[in-house]
Amino acid sequence: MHDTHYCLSEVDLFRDLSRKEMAELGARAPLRDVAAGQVLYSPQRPTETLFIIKRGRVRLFQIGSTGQPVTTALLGPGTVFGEVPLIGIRMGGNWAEALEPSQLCLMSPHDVRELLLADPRITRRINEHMTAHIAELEHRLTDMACKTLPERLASTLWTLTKATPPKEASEPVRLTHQQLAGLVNATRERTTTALGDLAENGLIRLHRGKITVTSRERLLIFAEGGGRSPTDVPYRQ
Amino acid sequence: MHDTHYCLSEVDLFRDLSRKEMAELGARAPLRDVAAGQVLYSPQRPTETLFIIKRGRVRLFQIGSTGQPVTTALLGPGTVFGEVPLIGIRMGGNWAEALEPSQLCLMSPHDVRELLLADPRITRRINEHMTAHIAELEHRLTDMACKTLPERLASTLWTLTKATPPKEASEPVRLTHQQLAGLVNATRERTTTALGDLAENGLIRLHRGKITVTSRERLLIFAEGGGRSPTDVPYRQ
DNA sequence: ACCCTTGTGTAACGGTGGTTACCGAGCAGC
DNA sequence: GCTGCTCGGTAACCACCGTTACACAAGGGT
Repeated sequence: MHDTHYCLSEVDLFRDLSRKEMAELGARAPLRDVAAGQVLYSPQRPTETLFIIKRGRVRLFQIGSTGQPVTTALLGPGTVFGEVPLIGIRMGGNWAEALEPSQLCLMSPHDVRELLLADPRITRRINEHMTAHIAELEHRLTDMACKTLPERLASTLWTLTKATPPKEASEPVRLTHQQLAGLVNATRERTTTALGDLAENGLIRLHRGKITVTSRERLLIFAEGGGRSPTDVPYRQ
Repeated sequence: MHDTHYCLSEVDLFRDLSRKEMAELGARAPLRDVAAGQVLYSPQRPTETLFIIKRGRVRLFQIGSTGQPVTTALLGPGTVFGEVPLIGIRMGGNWAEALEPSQLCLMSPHDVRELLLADPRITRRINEHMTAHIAELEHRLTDMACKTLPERLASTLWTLTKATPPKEASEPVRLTHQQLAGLVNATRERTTTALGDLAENGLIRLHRGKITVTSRERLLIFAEGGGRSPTDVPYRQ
């Protein structure tokens, strides 16, 4: 049952469509496999394509003025991204890179225009999509501004395990320290030591190339400032 | 000519409306003056209101898990914000605070539903609005991640003077170091010394309670990493 | 079994920025 | 004028994190 139809049916954006409409859409959208680390979109060679993630994880990032990449979003199955200004979905200078071997649906701007633009059900979903994106960005921003690296790491690991509900409880996260460092905007070295700390406290276990989360709850508690001086400053007095 | 009608006509969101439609809208939206520092919205006591900035500047911020406020957006005249889930405009846990004495239009959720929701011209503008917001957040994020404090300061001062085109070239920025520190997520002390550096280089001039920008171009150059070691790392090699 | 690449662990050094603690300078009200 | 407040300036101290530089371990390919 791994056809494009199935791909689309998992996507929030198309939730309101009937089976027939979805099939029509699916017929036009080729499925593509990509390897881990592959760059899917770059501002250097912008393509007006809508990407729909069927399997795997994609990282959006920007290149700061110093040349340093900064992660702006972490996308999982069922989400869409791409440069299609017509429907308000924009990359805005971001790069896109597959974190794992992934599978995506591609949709041409012509089909987008034809099939999506006029449909109010879709535009409504696009709105929700953007709202969620804004919330995530704000979360990332506050994390960057006032969490320590171990806390950001815990937070990221938590979200990385969150959106994999299907099989057993906790599939290990298949990322190298280098890649994780990119996600939390830190160096590989500090990431390694911070992961070591988390492992010492029994929150995770480390293997080569993958990380097993042993306690998601404690991870979350730690991410929210679980071990800290009780300096609660409510805001202005 | 300072009636509500004029207020609405400056707002991007309503750009497509006819004069008559705008008048109808204006009749329902009371105008309100607020003092500098006043909190307009807090997640503690959420109100379903749409705010439209006529004059002044508003800062959106969140309270991190440490109790520390983090600026997520800086809004000027003509922009809208508020908690109106129906049209996809959400505060998402943000607080809103007036930076200067400001003037805003308020609109009730009922009127929003009645007058805005069904209009495709408006929903399209809302989309654009959100897209711009996302772009700004990503910009803030990369700034936070890979710019030094003086650079962030220069960047912020630049945007603060950008959107005041009307009168003479450069109206001074009327903010205390404390407030600026909030905008760039730093302490008052470091902000003071960083401002001192900028002043020494002749980019700005300092007075009590206000800052005059003498060279916007040099400010921008500095903000983009104007003085730095030429370590251009293009990304991966 | 060998090498060689890739991923991981660790430590010293320096820079940036938060913390704390004062002090002086402008300004308002009396 | 004096008093008291807010705003601005400065410095010592320390935590966090990036940089550099190695050492080693785990696999993969031959």
